[in-house]
Amino acid sequence: MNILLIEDNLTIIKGLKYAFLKNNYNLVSKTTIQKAQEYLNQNSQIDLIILDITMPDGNGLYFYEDTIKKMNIPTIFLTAVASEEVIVKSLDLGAEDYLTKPFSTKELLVRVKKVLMRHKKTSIIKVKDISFNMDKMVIYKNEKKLDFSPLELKILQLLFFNLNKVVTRNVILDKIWEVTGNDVDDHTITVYLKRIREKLQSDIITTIKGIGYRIDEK
Amino acid sequence: MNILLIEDNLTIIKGLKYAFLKNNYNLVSKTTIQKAQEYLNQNSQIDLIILDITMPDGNGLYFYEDTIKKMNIPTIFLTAVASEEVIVKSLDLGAEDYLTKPFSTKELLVRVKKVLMRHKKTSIIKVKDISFNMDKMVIYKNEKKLDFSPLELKILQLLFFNLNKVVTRNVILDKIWEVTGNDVDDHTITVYLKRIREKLQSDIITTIKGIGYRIDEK
DNA sequence: TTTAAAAGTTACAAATAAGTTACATTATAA
DNA sequence: TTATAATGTAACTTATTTGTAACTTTTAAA
Repeated sequence: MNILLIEDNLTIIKGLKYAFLKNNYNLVSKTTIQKAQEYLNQNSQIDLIILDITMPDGNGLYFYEDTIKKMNIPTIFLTAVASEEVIVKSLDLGAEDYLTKPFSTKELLVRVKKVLMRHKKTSIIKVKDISFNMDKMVIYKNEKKLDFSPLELKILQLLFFNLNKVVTRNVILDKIWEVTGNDVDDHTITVYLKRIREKLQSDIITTIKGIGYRIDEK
Repeated sequence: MNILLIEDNLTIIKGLKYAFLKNNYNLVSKTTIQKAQEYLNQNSQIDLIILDITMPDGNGLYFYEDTIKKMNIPTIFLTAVASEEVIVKSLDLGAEDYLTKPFSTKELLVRVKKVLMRHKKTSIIKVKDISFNMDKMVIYKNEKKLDFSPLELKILQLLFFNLNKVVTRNVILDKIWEVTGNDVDDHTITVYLKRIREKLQSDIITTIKGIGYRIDEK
């Protein structure tokens, strides 16, 4: 389980690193919102965020609202801000839990465990700056929605479902055009890939000549 | 929504009764574990319990473990007991949340709402200016009731139950027209969506071309 | 290095899905 | 009964999507 701790207090970071390590969590900490933002852009598999509100370069609540919420990552607020208004607002916005400092590490751990249990399945696949929300059937580039045509989306879905695996041109022909009933030229795939890549503006799709295409994690 | 408050402090009872009533919850309070036990035996439809630990005739935590947990009713502990050990134990046992006294009523309310939502027991879903009361099966636009035909309502219900998720045209066909027994043209869905949108006068329904429709929160 | 095949581009006409409107049929209520 | 609403279909409109052809570039093997 990968947990991202966004927090600037070094004592807390040190304590939590130790406690989470002992509980077999992989805890990564970032001391500014900007660093957290960069980390989120590069890493797809983050299962939970522990977030402080008072950060040196901004307000964690706004960061949650603008970025984290859209990425759909469960978040526990851990902060000295104890105002009823902020607590209610955070929880209402979508925070999974809200703990005020000073806090008990054991309590945080058990609350983390509960949140992770509630969210055991994730429907979002992230590769580089592109994320694919399977529930919504929407693809985002840095939180910005991209538009695809039905068949483009189906091809992308196929590639995302087979992450790190080659999807052969034949499989694409079968799975996509078997449904439409159309008997389609092999070149059509090439054209679709061109269109998809153009819209993605991101080279996440690798061509394997003579075989097919593949999307790699990281 | 039926909530059972197990608590002996009359000031708290009075305050919560008022606050919960204002939020359209039906709050029943019992001042002893024995009375709570009797009430639970007689009433089936209890959606959530708010539980104090220090009760005149026993320990709420034991009561939770022995009775409530077995009945599978979501429970929020609300108690003066602030020991780390008890908090962790309660949450570990299965408590949905744990608040220590003194507490903020608004925070309790928002946590109650979250618990009910997790357990799909929330009866009112609000999206933009449209709210859907599942108990009453009524849809409001800014407190004003909108009228829908039976099938229109079923489609809307399907979309609201799958908030943030695409409902495919096939699923709509299956779930709506499988029941009526009618074998219906795919275009019929389109027409229904047009009618629903016209009545809503609010663009909460997103079309995902080639796939289906979706309602997003916020 | 040459070459042939595969994949990438570009542009365009045909096809289609969804939106829209109107209407006929079937229930339901007064 | 009549009147009212609900349902399903058909015909039409629209913008988008789709598939192909012709051409260019890249790749890998000879």
